[in-house]
Amino acid sequence: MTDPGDAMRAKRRGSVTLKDVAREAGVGIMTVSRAINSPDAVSEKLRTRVESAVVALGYVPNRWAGTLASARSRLVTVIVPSLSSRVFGEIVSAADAVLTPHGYQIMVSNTAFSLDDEETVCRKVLGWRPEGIIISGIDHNPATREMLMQSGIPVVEALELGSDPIDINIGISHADAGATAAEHLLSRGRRRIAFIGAEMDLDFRAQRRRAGFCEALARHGVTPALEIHHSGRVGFATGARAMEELLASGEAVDAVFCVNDELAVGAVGAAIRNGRAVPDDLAIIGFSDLDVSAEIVPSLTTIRLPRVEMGRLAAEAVLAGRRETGEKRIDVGYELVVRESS
Amino acid sequence: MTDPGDAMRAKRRGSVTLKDVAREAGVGIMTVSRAINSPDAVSEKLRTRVESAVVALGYVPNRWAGTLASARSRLVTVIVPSLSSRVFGEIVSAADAVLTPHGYQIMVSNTAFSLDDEETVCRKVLGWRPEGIIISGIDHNPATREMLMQSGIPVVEALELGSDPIDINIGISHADAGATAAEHLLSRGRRRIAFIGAEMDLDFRAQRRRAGFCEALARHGVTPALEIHHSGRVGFATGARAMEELLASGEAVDAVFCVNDELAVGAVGAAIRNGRAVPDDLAIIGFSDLDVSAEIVPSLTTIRLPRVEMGRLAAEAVLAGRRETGEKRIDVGYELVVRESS
DNA sequence: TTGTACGCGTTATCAT
DNA sequence: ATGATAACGCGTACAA
Repeated sequence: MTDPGDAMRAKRRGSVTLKDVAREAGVGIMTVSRAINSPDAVSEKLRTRVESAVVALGYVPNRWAGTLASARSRLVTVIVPSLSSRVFGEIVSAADAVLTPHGYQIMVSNTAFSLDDEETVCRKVLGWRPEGIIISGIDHNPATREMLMQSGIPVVEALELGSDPIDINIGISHADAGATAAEHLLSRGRRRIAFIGAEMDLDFRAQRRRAGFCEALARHGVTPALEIHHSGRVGFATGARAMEELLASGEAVDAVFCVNDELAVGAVGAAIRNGRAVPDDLAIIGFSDLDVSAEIVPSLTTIRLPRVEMGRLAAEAVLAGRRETGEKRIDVGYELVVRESS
Repeated sequence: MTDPGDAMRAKRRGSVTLKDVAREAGVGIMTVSRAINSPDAVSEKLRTRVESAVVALGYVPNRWAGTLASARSRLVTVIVPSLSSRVFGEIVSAADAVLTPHGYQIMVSNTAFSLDDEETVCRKVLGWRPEGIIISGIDHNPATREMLMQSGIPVVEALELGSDPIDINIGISHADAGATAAEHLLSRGRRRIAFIGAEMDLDFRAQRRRAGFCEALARHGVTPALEIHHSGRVGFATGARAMEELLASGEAVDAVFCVNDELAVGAVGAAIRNGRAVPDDLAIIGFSDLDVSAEIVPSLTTIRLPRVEMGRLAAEAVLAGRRETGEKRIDVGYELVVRESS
């Protein structure tokens, strides 16, 4: 009475298939498929019959089968250094807002700021046959670059502009941003300028901000009065600890460039706590412009990285699709946001 | 000479398949499959032959085909209200740290704090046939609940404890947390206590914190001196605006419960800016304990939500797998963290 | 408008 | 240890 196929399927998975819906509705499986994917191509009557069968059985189309058959995954992967950071969260969120309405699903993977992990992650991710890849930064292992180039899908390197993009490149010059920070502090009449960073060996963009900062100082005949490369993980607390270290050093310092806003916000707190007047005794500037940076007291001078715009543009570039299309390099620019801390 | 299948495949996708590798290595496809998935079951010699063919061709296994054939997706989906918030980012990150080593991939979807979007997202997500679902909160549309119950996979409702979990439930009582906030302020001798919230209509957990807060006050014969339900989106800036509104109201207030830390941090900033002494004039308490909360001046008293632990436990519950196993409800507890702002 | 047959790339099963 | 073959559930192409 029951055919063996049914039994086996039931064993493998409780899942309702197209065939089940077709039988329930008394139609062929293609009618069901069409009623779902292109409703207009099906007669009113059958469509409603199918729809009620779908509801009755609680049918949910199997994307694995669908993708395999159609060779369209409707998947875009985003590779970021960290899942918990708000900076990357905002980029992913902005990309998602663009892609979801087009029926795409985003899959996020993280590299923990490691090039080797990035390579591993890339290889795994390509197994999902995404229709586009958004990846952070321009520094990759040769094997990673190779894989990405061979993949044949749109690849967007985001966050930083490089000279030799794999495909599409959207970002800013971090060296310039560092230089802008230096010039701002100099323009405020500061000359005893320090640098605070953390995890500098892993974060290439931070390295370039620092380099640009140092070079700009040098052009004005200034050398960093002190550099704190803290061993802690990037975060507010580490910024505070780094500032404490700086103050304890006894070095005469009248300004600090913190390589990102997490460190800078922590540093402002620690400076205030230790009786320094910010900016009078000590000017502080960060990088990225977190939401919180504008609300602390004193509010933080920083350099705004247009994260939402980058996420949006990256997603649109993926949608625009094939490699030959449109601009290969988009400089989204950054903006010096002068607030109370400098 | 070339069979038509090859041409068609090439047209569909530049992708290298198992068959290509098999031909290159001069073995059957099953040998390749085994060499990759269970290397020990293949002779040393063939394994190396296969491995070099894989590298030569740049073969990456197609997960869609693999999953379809094996009925194992190795996919866990996490459904959160927002992708950009650090709170949810940390939960996802913690879950990912547990699942990745086990070969699972996480797929994140967001509901924008809408129950209807949640239903849509759930339906879509089930099409991926994940092996587990981690979903935020305990409030769902009836249809969503039904879907999730029928799915047959482990479902973890995280963040809040409810009385009637779908499957596994990990979180805390938000009403209790709100009550704890109220009791803390009362214990500090405050009686003119205000409340600040935003997007309260969407965030059920926030609603319950407020309810618990009000009830606890009532038990002590106290009524909220003022409630600001700001119309802006939850964020630091909105907290600042809400505090400005509170101060402008002229209402005599000596303490404020902000329904989350974003609002609270913004509120502290605005209070200071407007010349209020925190906590002397005005005590402030938040909820969740963001990283930044400890570093602002004055540091924020808050209630710590163990996000990392929740993410980890949720992932482990999914791994533990089938529904009958283990505890159904885990109260991870919260912790009052008293700092300078109260 | 609706249905049939085949193929998508892999894994499971069973022979060898 | 290795290989041939049948699913897996759906979409494409074409026939009816």
